[in-house]
Amino acid sequence: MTSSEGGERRLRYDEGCPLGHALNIIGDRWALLVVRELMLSAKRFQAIREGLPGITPGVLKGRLDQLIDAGLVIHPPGLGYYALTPSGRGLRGVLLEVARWGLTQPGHDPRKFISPTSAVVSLNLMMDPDLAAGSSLVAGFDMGREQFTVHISRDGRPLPEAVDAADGDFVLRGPGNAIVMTMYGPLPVAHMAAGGAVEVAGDAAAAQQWADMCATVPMPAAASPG
Amino acid sequence: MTSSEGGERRLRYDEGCPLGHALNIIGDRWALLVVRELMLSAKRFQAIREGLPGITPGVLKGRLDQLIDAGLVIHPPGLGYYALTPSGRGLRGVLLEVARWGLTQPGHDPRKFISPTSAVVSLNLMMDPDLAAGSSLVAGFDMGREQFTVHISRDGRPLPEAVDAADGDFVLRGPGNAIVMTMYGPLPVAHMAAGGAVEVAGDAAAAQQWADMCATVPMPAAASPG
DNA sequence: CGGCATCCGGGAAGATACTG
DNA sequence: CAGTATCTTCCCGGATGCCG
Repeated sequence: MTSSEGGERRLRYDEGCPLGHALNIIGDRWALLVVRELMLSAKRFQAIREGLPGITPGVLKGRLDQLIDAGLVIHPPGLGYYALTPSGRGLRGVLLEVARWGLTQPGHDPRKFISPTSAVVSLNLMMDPDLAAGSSLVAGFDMGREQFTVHISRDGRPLPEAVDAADGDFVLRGPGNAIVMTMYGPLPVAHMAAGGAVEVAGDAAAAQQWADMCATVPMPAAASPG
Repeated sequence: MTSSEGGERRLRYDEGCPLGHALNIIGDRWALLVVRELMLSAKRFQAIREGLPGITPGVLKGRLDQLIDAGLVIHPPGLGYYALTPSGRGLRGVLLEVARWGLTQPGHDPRKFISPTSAVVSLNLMMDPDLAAGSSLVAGFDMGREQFTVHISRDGRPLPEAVDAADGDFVLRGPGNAIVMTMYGPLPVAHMAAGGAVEVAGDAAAAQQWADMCATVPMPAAASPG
C-alpha cells in the first residue's frame, strides 16, 4: 500500500488490440485530463486539482497512483511534485487528436472553465501553421499561478513553455476563458481588452497579429454584442 | 424511455476545454471500442458483442444509446443494425492515435483475442506508407463471419472494405490473432501457414510481399522458436 | 496549510437468467 | 437475435479527519 498498487487490475479489456491496451491504461475517468494538466510542467497535487474542477482528492490520488504504476507519471519521494515520463509525454498526440475531434462536436461551450494548461495546449489546435510559419513573435500568457511563454517553430507550430513570469512581444493577462475568447473568438483583441476580460501588456498590434494566426471558433451567443 | 435519454447527463467534466467535451461523449467505458467495431461496417447487436469480449448486453445497449444520443451512431428502426454517422467516422483518427500510443506501451499481448475489425484497422498503424506506395496488391482477409478486402491507396495507405467474401491477390483465412501474427510477426508467412495458424489462398508470394510492407512487432516469446 | 487516508452513499458495470 | 430483468460488486463523488 505504499502507493504502487492497482496497475492494470481494473478496467481490463482482455484484448490483444493496441487500442484496448491503451484504454486499459488511460481509459479511466479523469486520466487523460490529469495527463493534460501535467503536459506542460510538473505540478504539485494541489496545482493539478486546480485544473480539474470537480475532482476529489481521493480520486485524484487514485488516478495518479495508477498513472505512476503504468509508468506515465513519476513522483520523486520527498519533493512532492508529479511529472510526466517520456511515455506520458507521448500522449500529446492523443490529447490533441481527441481535442480536435471534440471541437467538431456540438455542445462545446468555451465559456465554461478552461484551465491555463488547457488553454495553452489548445494553441496546437487553433494556430494555423501556414499563417504562423516564419513568424518570430513570442507570446506571453499570464493566468495567475500559471504563466507561459510561447515561441513559434519554423514550421509554424506553437512551442509553449511554463515560466515563472510570462514574457514576450506581448503578454495577455486573465483567466483561461478570457484568453481563449480573445485569441480564438470573433472579436478583435482590442475589443476584448476594452471589455475588461483580459489585460494586454506590450505590443498590442503583435497580440492582434497572433490572434490572426489562429482559427476562429464561433462563440455561443452572448459573447458578441448585437 | 424510447432509447433517447441520458445524453450528457453523466460523466460531465464541467469544462470548456474541447478535450473535456470530447471525453464527455467518448470517455465512457467501452465507448471507443464500440465505435471501433462499427468503423468498417454497420453491424447487428450480436455482431458487435462478438468483437467485445466481456461486455454484457445491458452495458452494450446503454453505450449504444448514449452514442445514438450523441449523434455518433444511428439505429434505423426496424432494420436492426447499428452504423456510424459522419461524426462517428470522424473518430477514426482518434482511434488510430490511441492505438499507436498503445503499441508503444509495455504489456501489449497480441496473443489475446483480437477482433476482426480491430485486426484490419490496425493495418493503418503497421503498414509503412513508403514501402506500400505504388503497390497494386489487393489483400483478402477471411476471419469467418467478418471478411475484408484491402486495397492500397496511391500514397501507401490501406483501404479496407468489409465484404461478404474476401477476395484479392491472396486471401488469409484464420482468426484475428493469427492474421495479425502472420502479418506483423517476425516469422515468414509460409512458416505461419505451415504451423496451421492461418490458411493462405491465392498468391503466397504476394502475401509475403504484403507482410514485408508492414512493420514488425516483437512477439512476447513462445512465438519464435529457440 | 498542503497532502493525503477513511468512511459512506449512489450508481454504473459485471454476471446470470430469462423473454418477445 | 435482440435485448430485458435482477442481483451483486465496485468505482466515483462528497465529507470528514489525520499528520507532517
